[in-house]
Amino acid sequence: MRMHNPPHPGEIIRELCLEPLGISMNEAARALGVSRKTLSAILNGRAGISPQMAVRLSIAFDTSAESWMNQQVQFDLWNAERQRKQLKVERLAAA
Amino acid sequence: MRMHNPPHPGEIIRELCLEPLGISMNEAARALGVSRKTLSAILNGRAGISPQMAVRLSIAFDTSAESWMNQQVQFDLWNAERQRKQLKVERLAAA
DNA sequence: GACTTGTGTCACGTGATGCGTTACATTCAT
DNA sequence: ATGAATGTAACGCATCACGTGACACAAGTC
Repeated sequence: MRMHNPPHPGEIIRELCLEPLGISMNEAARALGVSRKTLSAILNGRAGISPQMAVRLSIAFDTSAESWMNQQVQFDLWNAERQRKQLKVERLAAA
Repeated sequence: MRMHNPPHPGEIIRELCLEPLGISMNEAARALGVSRKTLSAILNGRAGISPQMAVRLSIAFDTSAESWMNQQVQFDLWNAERQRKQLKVERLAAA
């Protein structure tokens, strides 16, 4: 399941929140209460959604903070899973 | 919803994974491939579950990495939500 | 041409976090 | 008393979220 690279949440913000409302990155950054650089890093996938940012997004876009965090988790886990075979972990519970 | 402080995931590891199987922290740390200190910090709530740790847990205990991450998200969000009123965020989408 | 706006990116700093090792303490069982 | 299990502290390293200030490049407007 989930074979494809999930998009980083920044893409979703841009495509589902900013573009439909015709809001510029600068406007959004000001409204969210973060610097333009911080939002730019998120939108371009160079930073993730922190819990605090999830709350900010939930206020600004009247959504749930959980949904933003879940998207970030999907992204993070997809990357972490790729190292699964490199991790030296022993089973403790029988399958 | 979710009025009560959610437990940090370390408690769940201890109560649902280590104690039922009678596994010591040292054994578990060795099996997980991390230092005793790292696992201690998690079990005592002084560190969170990283994506990599979620994958380690999923291997050792034959569970899903997602479930561990979700518990961590619940815990992180509960703390972040408490700052909601301190954040200066403007609405961009009408309610 | 000059001026503004939007965007990407650079450097640098701060504080938090995940992980490691080493070391010291306590508790408990043999 | 010896050793195992655990909690915790110091120190280091790398990464990350966030900030400021600055530079560059588009596109539009006066």
